[in-house]
Amino acid sequence: MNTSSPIRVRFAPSPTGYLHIGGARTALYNYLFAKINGGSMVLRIEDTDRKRYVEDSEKQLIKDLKWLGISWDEGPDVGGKYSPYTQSERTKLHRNYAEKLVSIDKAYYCFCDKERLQSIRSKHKGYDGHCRDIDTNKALERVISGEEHTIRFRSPKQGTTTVDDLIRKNITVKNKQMEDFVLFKADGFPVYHLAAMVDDHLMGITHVIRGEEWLSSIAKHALIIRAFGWSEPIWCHLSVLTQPDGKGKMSKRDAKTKEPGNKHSIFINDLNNKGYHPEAITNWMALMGWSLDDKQEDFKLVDLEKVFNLDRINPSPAAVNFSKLDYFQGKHVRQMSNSEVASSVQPFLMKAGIVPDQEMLLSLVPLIKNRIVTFEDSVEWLSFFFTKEIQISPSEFINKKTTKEETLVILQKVQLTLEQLPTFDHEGIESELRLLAEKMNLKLGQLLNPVRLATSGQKVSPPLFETLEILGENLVHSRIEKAIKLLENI
RNA sequence: GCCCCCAUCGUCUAGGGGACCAGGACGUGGGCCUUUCAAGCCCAAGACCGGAGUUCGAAUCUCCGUGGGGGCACCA
Repeated sequence: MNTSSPIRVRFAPSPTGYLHIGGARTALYNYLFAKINGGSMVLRIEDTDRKRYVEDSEKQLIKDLKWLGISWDEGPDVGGKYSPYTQSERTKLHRNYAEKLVSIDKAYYCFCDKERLQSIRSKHKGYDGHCRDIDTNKALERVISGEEHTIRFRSPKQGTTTVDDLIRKNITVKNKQMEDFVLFKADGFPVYHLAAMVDDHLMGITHVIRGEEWLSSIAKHALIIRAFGWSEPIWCHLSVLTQPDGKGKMSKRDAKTKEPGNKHSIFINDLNNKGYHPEAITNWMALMGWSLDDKQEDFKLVDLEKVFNLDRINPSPAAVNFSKLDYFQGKHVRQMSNSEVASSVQPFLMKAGIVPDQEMLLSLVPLIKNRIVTFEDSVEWLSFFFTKEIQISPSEFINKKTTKEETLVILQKVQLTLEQLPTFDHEGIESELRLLAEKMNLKLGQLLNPVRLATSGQKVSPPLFETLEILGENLVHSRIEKAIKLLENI
């Protein structure tokens, strides 16, 4: 390829489903490579398979990529000088190029129907070459007369084809392995192999960074390019992402097995809906198959744009590790400002039917900031602040360490202490309750646990003194009162 | 079955012939801190797939096994 030309890469998904971490990571690497080299990124939609087309997937795909922070310079939504970027709008071009291959004898028309292909499949490894030697003029006549046909590539029957991959060095395939594969389908659409190569060439793509699933057809692609006499792009095949246990390709089925409470999913949109931050996801994805060194693991997208490098991509498959996503997510939340967290958390509270007061929410954020992983987690930490009635089962107050009577005494004394406070703030609450625990000869925890339960309805809550202050004098009093009555009536 | 790719702690990885009785991160176990839960800090356990070469010397290079993965469509 011509190294003096500006770097151009492309992300070319097919709209057959929603964006998952495999595709997103490929898009990310393309994006980063373009960025660091001052090159251009192209988004091309490869929709030549009409059967698997999913209506809203293109729209969703664009939305998901943008949410992640990945942008492109040319694409169906923004246009560009190599327009159109939707492959189905380029079929005429593809047809012309396929016919050009026929005219130089690198391809031929094939009239075999599905039934015949089906019947030879068991006997032959691939296509048996039935139409390979039909006289060109006769074939053309049949095509003109409207006979249904495909166009097949005339693969060399001997020798080898060697292709250079940036991270895997030379890959050599025996040509006799390659059947005369279809370039152009009978339905009037090109096959990926043809369409992608033609478009890559026409769009001036210099580096093809794509998934390992394409590695096995790389020789076909090289052969097509060489048949046209074009220069090859630099190939870079990324390894597949495997299931968390390392067994088998990560698949959509894994996403379906997710239980209701499971926040993990391979789909970007799900991760968004569950309250993950895009920066945590890009950091996580970048490290699946790439690393800078043995020192730095925390990367914002802008950092990656400065240090990403194709040479440091690891060719071996990577298992998806969701606990590391959670780690990056938690870390990211802690780095955010309180107001940023507040506004990130807000939509999830709203979804749970909570309309928080802004000032109150802002004061709650520091209490949960290092306790939540996803933004959605905030709901279970905070809902008791906003619901009027909390449900408590009296049995929860009694445990091995504390009897019903002891609990009652604690609650009553705490109630009394709080009533006498000059101002209901956490400093005052803390010093008085610490004093009370000392006087009652109790550990702080023993004193506080029943209060926590009575006021939050939960055994686990944000730090209690601050919680009580924000809950407010009235609510605290009434909840403790209610708990006392509950206990008395057992 | 055929073709192709890959191989370091459970997982992601550093490593490019001596700097490696193999370093970091997540996770796990333990401890500290502590009002619960977290966060934070500290400590620990934990890997070069096997066998032949090459070499004074191999996690690193070569070959053969083995294991894992991907692909074999008028899908992408």
